[in-house]
Amino acid sequence: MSEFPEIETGGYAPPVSKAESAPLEFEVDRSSPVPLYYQLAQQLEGAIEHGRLAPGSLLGNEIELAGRLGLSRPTVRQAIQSLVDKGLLVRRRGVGTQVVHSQVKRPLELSSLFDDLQAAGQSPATQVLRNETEPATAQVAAALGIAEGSDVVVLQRLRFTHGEPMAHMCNYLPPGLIPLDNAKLESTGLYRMMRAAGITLHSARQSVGARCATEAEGELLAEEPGAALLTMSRTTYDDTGRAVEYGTHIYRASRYAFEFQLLVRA
Amino acid sequence: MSEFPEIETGGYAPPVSKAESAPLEFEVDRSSPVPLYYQLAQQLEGAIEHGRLAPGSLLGNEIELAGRLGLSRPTVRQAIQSLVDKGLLVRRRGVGTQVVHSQVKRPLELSSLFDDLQAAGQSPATQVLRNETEPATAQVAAALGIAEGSDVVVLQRLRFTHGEPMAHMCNYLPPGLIPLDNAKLESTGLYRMMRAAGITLHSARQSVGARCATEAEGELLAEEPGAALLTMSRTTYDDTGRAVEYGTHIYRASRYAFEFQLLVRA
DNA sequence: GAGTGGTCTAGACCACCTA
DNA sequence: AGGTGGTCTAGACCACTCC
Repeated sequence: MSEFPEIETGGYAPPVSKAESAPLEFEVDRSSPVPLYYQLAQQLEGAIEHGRLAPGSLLGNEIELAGRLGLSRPTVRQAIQSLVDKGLLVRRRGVGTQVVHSQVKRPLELSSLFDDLQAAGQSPATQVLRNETEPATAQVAAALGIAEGSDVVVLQRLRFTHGEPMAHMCNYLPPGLIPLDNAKLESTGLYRMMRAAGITLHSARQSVGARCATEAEGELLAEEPGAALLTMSRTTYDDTGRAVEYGTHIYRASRYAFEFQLLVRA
Repeated sequence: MSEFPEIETGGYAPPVSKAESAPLEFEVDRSSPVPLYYQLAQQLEGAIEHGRLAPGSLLGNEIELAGRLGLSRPTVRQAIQSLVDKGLLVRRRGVGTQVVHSQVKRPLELSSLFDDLQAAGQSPATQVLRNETEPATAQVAAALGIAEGSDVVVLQRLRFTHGEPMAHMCNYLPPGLIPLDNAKLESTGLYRMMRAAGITLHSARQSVGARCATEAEGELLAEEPGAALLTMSRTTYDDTGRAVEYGTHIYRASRYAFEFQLLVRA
C-alpha cells in the first residue's frame, strides 16, 4: 500500500517516527492581515495534505514550535487546535500531537444539491414550477418558527442532470429574506443565493426516508409508479438560529444517494 | 422600546435587551478538578436551556464577565467559544455575544440505531445472524483501509422494535478491535461496546439511498417484495483517523427515517 | 524523571460596529 | 468616540504518559 510502514501490530501500539527527519520549515508573515494562527494552520494543513507530514508522525512539541516560529505558545496552540477540530491532528497528553491516520478525507459540508452536482461535473439545470407567496400551513409554520397563516414564499423546482429529471424540490422561505428571481433560480442554487445575500448558513436538520413513487410522481420524474424514491425534508438555520428555509424533496433513488459525514460532538 | 420585546419587525433587526435585568449569577469552584472554563460553559449552557438567558439577549462583555467571576479573559473566552462551537451563542464584533435565536435543538450526534431507538422508548432487540471472521473483499478492504484478503470480522444482525423487524445490518470490523460476544451484541449497540472498550469515535461517512425490496429482503423484514427500503452504508473512524467499522444496512422505509443534523464547517 | 499537552493568568493592541 | 470581540504575548503550574 503506502510507502511508509504505517501498518503494524494487531493491537493499537502507535508506531511513532520519533525524529521527524526533516523538521519542515514554516514561516509567518507578520505584516499580513491574516491572523498568525491562521497562517500557521494553513501551512500545517497544506503540509499534511501534500504528504510532507506523514500520517502518524509527531508534530514536535508546541513550545519548541513556537520558539522556531517566533510565536507564543497560545498562538501555536490555536493553530493546532483548529486542525484538531477539523480532524487532521490528534493530541495526546504526555505523547504529543500527531497527524491523524488519514483515511478521512475532507468532510462534506452543508451543500446544496446544485453545488453537489456541479462539483461532480453533472451539469445541473433547474426548472421553476412555482414561485409565489401563500399563507403558511401549520407544518411549514412550525418548521420555520413563524405564525401559522403568515406569508411564506413557496418554491417548486425540478432539478435535471444531463437533461434527465432527478429531483423534485419544494421549498418554503420567510418572505423578503432574499429576492427570488426565477432566472437566477434556474442558473444557480438556493444556498448560493442565500450566501450571496449575506446570510451565513450554520446548520440544517434533516430527515431522510424512502417510499414508492405514486403515479404522478413517476410521471414527474420519469420513473415507473412503485419505483423507489428517496425523500428528504430539511430545515436550514443561519448563524443566529433563525430558520431560513424548509424544504421537502424527493429524489430518484436510481440516480441519487446522499453522502454526508457526521461528527461526534464533545 | 419596551423592556424585553423579543418579538418585532418583519425584517431582521435584532432587538436586543441591552440591560439584562438580572445579571445572573455564575460561580466557579476553584477546588474542583473540572476546568474553570468548562464549569462556566456548563452554567451558561444550563442558563440557556432553562430559559434564564433568553434567545437574542446579550451576554455582557467578556472583560466584565471575567471580572465578576474572578477569571481571566482568555478563560472566559474559552468557555464562550465552546458554546459558540455548539451553536448556542453567536459573537459579533462591536456588538456582543448573544444567545442564538433558538429553534435549533441539541444537534444529533453520531449514534447507533440501538441508542436512537432506546432513547425513543422503542425497546430495541437484536438477533445475531452471523459473527465470524473471513477474508476482506476488495470493497470492505478499501472501506476499512486494510489489505484485501486480510481477516475481518463479519457481523450480521437483525434489529427489532416491539417484536417487529426493522433493519438488517451487516458490519465489518478489524479483527481484535473489540471482543464481540453474541450475548453482549444482543443486549446493547455496537457503538456502545466500542466506547466501553476505550475507542473514541470521531466521525462517520455515510451514504443513504433507497431501493425496492427483493423477495428475500421482504421475507427477512416482513415487507412485501417491491416495498421501499432505505439503504445506508457507513464507515466510522476513531479519533486517530483509523476506520473502526464499515457497515451496509437496510431499513424498512415504512418504519424508519434518518434524522440528523449537518453543520457548516468554517 | 523527563517530556508532553491542558489549563490559567494579566496584561496589550487592533478591527469592527453602533451611534 | 466608545464599546465590543479578535488576536497576541510571556510567562506559570498541573496531569498525564513513557521510560
